[in-house]
Amino acid sequence: MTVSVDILQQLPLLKGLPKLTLDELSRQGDLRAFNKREVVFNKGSVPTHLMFLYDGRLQGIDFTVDGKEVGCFFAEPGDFFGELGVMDGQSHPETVIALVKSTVVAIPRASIRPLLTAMPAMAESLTLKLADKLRQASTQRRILGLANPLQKVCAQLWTMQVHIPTRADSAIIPMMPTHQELAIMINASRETVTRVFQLLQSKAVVQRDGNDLLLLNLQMLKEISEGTKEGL
Amino acid sequence: MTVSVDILQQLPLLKGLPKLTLDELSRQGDLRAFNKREVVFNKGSVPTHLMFLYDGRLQGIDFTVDGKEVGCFFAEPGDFFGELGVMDGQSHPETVIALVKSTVVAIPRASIRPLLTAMPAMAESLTLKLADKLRQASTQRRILGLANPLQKVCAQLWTMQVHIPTRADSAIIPMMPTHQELAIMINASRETVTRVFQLLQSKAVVQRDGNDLLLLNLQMLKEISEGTKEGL
DNA sequence: TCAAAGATGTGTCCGCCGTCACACATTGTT
DNA sequence: AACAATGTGTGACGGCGGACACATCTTTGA
Repeated sequence: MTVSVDILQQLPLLKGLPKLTLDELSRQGDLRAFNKREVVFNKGSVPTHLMFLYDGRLQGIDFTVDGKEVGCFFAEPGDFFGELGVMDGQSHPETVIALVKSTVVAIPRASIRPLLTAMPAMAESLTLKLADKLRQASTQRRILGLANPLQKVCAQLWTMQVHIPTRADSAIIPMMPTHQELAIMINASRETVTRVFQLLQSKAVVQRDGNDLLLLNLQMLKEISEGTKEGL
Repeated sequence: MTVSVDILQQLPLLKGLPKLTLDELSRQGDLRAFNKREVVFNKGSVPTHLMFLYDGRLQGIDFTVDGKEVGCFFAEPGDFFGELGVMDGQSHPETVIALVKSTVVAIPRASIRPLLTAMPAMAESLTLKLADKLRQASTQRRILGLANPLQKVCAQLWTMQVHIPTRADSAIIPMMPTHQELAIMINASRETVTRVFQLLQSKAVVQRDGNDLLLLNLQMLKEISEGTKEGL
């Protein structure tokens, strides 16, 4: 039922808080472990905690009534969610699922609220994060609007890249999601994603490396996602 | 170069501000008129003002590099935009266009920032609005993920309805956007939207009324958007 | 009042991608 | 080692919606 202060300090949103506050949060928060494919949070209910992903990878999914699922976001360590419920007490619009074994830090709404009024810096920080989430939503929407799956996949990969210091024109995507999970994000079928990957691999744009995906040619990846580079 | 205090008081975000502050904002803000199809704000640049729609209707559009446009939101009177730039000084992700003759209240970033720190209530209010925008983004994303255009159109209409006190099962959409504008929002072609409307009118689900659209059968509208009601 | 621009209606055609079906590869589990 | 469970690769087919091409109908503006 407690989280170590050490862990709390690794979360960007809480980083700047004074030691005393962190001690307090450390007692009120808890650490939760989720297995692959386990539901972290269910769409529709009101979050009682602000939740931070500490380790692993999560996916936000919006299920429609007729069973279809639309991907919303991938969460990386340090990202948080449940903030909508904490802010306005309304329900959370999407279900969150663990893509891999993940650990989540949960801090009760009641512990967060007072901080926001007492510490303007934290309120500001939260607002900045919300602005960032709005930008991400905007990006994701643009991807959904792209014409063909090839563009969609490339645009999605582009948003997930992690830079490698050593090489300028390549990057990596750690803990690469499965084709199915990617397909949900870009609103395409699993088979289509597979076919796109076959193409990208044959052109040496990407390359699998165990659980990671190597992006060998960022330049081309970008051009494809933008609709330039028509020659496949 | 000034806006009447009266107008400022009609904007939800500024409603609660003290008279003195409003007087100040009244002097620093300005009122801008836009004609149909005129660009209110260009994607990519950093907004210098927080902008409120006072009258008319705006559409946020995200242009992709290859010329395609994806709709992001419709703005109603009272809505604001440019908040991302005001918050974090980064560029705005979408272009905003006036769908009809519109008037916009623009208040310089420099006048807004101090208010946010000085008046916690306003900061809180802004954060709530951001949370609301995140919800809207989530809704829009779900619409884009729907299977067929019929569902998409119905879901989109559902989000735009304005309730009529007198009748329970009907509603209205004032200043109905054109088929083309709707098509951009749901990522479909203009012709497809036209065909869907023909169908909906023949089933007496909707009906044109000058610039407005009457939603005659909310129940069915909802069922169609959810994928139930398969019998067309 | 008349023309021009804009919005809507409708038919035809073609290509893309979703669906289904199944093979194969890679795990981890007893 | 045998097996399930899960992820990936690939062909065939059919339908839906985008593109194009016009025909109205409506609004706007000189």
